[in-house]
Amino acid sequence: MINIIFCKNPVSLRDTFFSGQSFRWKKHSDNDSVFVSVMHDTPVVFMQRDSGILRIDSPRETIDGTGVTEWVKNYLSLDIDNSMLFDHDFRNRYPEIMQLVDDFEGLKLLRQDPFETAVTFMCAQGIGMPLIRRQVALLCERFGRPFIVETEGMRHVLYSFPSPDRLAGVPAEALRLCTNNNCRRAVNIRRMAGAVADGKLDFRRLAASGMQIELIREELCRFDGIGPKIADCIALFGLGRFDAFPIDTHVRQYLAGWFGLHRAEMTLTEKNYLRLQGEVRSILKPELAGYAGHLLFHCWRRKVKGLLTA
DNA sequence: TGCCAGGTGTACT
DNA sequence: AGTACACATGGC
Repeated sequence: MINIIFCKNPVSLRDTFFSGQSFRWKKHSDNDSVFVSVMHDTPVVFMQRDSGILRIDSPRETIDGTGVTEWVKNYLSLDIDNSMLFDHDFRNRYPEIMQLVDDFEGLKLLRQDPFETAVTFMCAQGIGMPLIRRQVALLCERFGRPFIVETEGMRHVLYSFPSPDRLAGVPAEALRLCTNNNCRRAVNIRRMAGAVADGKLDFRRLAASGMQIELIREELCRFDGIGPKIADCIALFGLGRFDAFPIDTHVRQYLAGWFGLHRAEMTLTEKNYLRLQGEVRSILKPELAGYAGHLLFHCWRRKVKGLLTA
């Protein structure tokens, strides 16, 4: 089953997946334009003909109950045009930043699965991207379902992301082998997964339109291992809340370095974190602050820090 | 060697 | 309300 999508605006799979969105896609051989994964128990191959044409190869006609084409459009947030992220004011005030950001016209922020997003960012506390990527890969290999993905004469063995009830049933001692040997993290993930499996944590309800971002954060932060930053990451990447603005160590750096926000250099207590978000809302469009922030995040890492490891 | 990496919870003043 | 520290390990 092959679908061709003509994109109105440029899309760069390489930049998008490099930026850590998602941790679940693998490069096909050394080809930068072909990526493979298993999404919602469906093997999927992305091929990029050019920045405006995507070919999607999937053995099934639907992913997650929706048509493949519709799913991809939503997943890649093709409804968001990167040129609308920064207003006239911002462009005038920070022309040198815009010059850097314009190179990432095709970088997309993915609308990912909320449970997968939650687990992934619970694995992302104070450690580097390679270690996060390894944890996610181990979780999938040990507790996901295997799939063979064949494309262009190559075979990949890929794994689905484990379901909530599967992870909830894994003893913490076994789970910690996948969570960087961190026992507390394993326990926290297990508990959160159990709540999702029991319906006590309902991501669909949190994703409903009209939910206040403060309420989403409050519900997520009830779980050990989820603080304001991770809650905002779940909202941004997993619930499609592009107004959510997670502040991590990289974001702090560019808020200080590019925008001169002194508060970004202070210790981030919860109060300080919220205040800093308030200051950001006066610089970036509030309804797309998180999306714009993701571009700045990627840009800062790539162009200023020179980081090449995703 | 020492510091930094997509933080959070707890135990102190 | 603010600060210090443990958690764990790899990369540079």
